[in-house]
Amino acid sequence: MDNISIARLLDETASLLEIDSADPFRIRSYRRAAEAVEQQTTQLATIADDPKQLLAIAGIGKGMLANIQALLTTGTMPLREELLQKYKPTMLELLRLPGMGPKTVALVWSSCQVCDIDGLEAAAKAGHLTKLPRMGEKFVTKLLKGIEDHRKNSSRFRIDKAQQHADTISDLICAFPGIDEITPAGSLRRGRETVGDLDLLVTGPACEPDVVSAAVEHVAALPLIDKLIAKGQNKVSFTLRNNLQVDVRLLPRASYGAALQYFTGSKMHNVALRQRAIKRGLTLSEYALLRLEDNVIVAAASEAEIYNALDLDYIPPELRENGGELEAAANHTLPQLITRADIRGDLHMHTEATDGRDTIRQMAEAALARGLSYIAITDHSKNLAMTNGLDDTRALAHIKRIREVDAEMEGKIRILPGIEVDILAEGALDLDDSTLAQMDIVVASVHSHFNQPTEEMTTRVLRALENPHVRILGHPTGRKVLGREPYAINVDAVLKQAAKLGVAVEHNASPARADLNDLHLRLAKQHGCKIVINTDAHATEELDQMRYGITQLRRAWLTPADILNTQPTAETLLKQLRPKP
DNA sequence: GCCGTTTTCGGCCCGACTGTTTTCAGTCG
Repeated sequence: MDNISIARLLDETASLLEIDSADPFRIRSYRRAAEAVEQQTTQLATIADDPKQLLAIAGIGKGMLANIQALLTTGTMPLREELLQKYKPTMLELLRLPGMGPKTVALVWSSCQVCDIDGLEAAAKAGHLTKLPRMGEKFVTKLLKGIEDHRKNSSRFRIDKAQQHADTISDLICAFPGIDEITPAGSLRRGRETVGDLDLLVTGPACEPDVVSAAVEHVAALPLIDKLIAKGQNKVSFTLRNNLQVDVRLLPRASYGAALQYFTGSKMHNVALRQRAIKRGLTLSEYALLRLEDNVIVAAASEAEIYNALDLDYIPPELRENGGELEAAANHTLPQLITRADIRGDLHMHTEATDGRDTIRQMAEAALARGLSYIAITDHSKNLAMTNGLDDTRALAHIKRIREVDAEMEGKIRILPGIEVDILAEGALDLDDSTLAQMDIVVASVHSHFNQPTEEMTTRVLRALENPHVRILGHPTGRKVLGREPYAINVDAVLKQAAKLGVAVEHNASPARADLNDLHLRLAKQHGCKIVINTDAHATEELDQMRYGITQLRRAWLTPADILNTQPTAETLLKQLRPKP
């Protein structure tokens, strides 16, 4: 059983305990343990017989240790089984409906024997629910609509799509006079790969309490609103046509920092932060950090003030997951996280020669405009026929052209000749070694034949790494992001082998093609892998997707020193890569 | 169920909103 499954079972147990009206603090312990397990880079299954290592994880104590060991050996645990005697697993689905919390789920179960969505819908339509306490017409109407929405669309949105919506809406809100600043908070600000909804925090003179109502009206009347959900004193909630929910909050400047801190989360980070505040005789809310004894404001206008008042260094949003960042901030040992400006080159991109849209020259100029010092052109090889992949003859002609354009750029930016070769069965590559020998950058990637067994795929990649011309492993995990089917591969083995052979592993910055997540990246660092970050751009504007990849590196606590293409020049970079044979 | 710079026992985060209420429980972020 892997960590994700353990975490899911612990979290489900927490939900079942809630339905069972158990001690809220016990419930929290299960949730906290689930989050902690999810954040581990080492698989718990591999350290199950060493209790010390498990107990060292914050949030895992004696009881949780026993639970985890039971899960690993039997696939379940006594408490979970006990609860499932009383309740049904489908009741967990009910908790996802708006307005349905643990108490209500327990109520409909005990009074109507309803345990799933279909049953709940039927009971609501038959009028059984209005007989229950605290349930009236309004509740039932909202519930039926909630069920409809849930069936239609219960998915999350990829970060780049959410960012685009955030940008569009921000521009529209900014048109109102007296708005200075709009910041997306929540998981978008923390850089999660997907977001459930959009939180936009707005401030400026127009947001002061005495005048804010006009700005609220402006927001509530935005043309792109599909359904207006709520309009309060300083908050507007609505959905877009694609069902993305947007919460806009208009806040006075004086408490903007507290609000930003609060609405950025994560929830667990905030809980831990408030516990810290209490220990210092303070209390933290979305309005301010206050002294408990006399309610005097200690900090509110900026996040930095708040963290500093709690004896912490400023914590970047990407680290706010309650994964050790508070301890590091207290000890002044937070890493100097990598920024976009640290990236000097991009070693994976395509041109019109295969499935890209723009020319070598256009890609180079676009990269130059974005401040890069070097790039590699790595078009596809022949096995990817659908991309018009290059055979040996065309590949050699292409790098000749790349060298010409490199000369035309007169040293303003270096363009390295490269190729993205396809890994075939048995780990063979689809171009001759003599061709690869001409390339500075050889990215070897698994593209097709995704449905092979894990062992076969892993063997393939491990063999391909042995080809001495391969300098970068592309798509190292083939991971699933919102719907794209992954290919199964033993990531741990592949990363270890890449580290041993000195092959760099690629973090694909594009959210659509992201292969490594923050946990994979931490694992790669642990194994001593060389790591590069590339956009895999198929058009000039896709070079901007570097920002999303950087966010993932930051979430993994990585610094410029952990990434190869922070090297200042193409020459120093090439020295860091596996030496050419 | 976890945890310890007041504690191995007694704590454990905060406020708004909603629908249904004559004072609040439950949900949500």
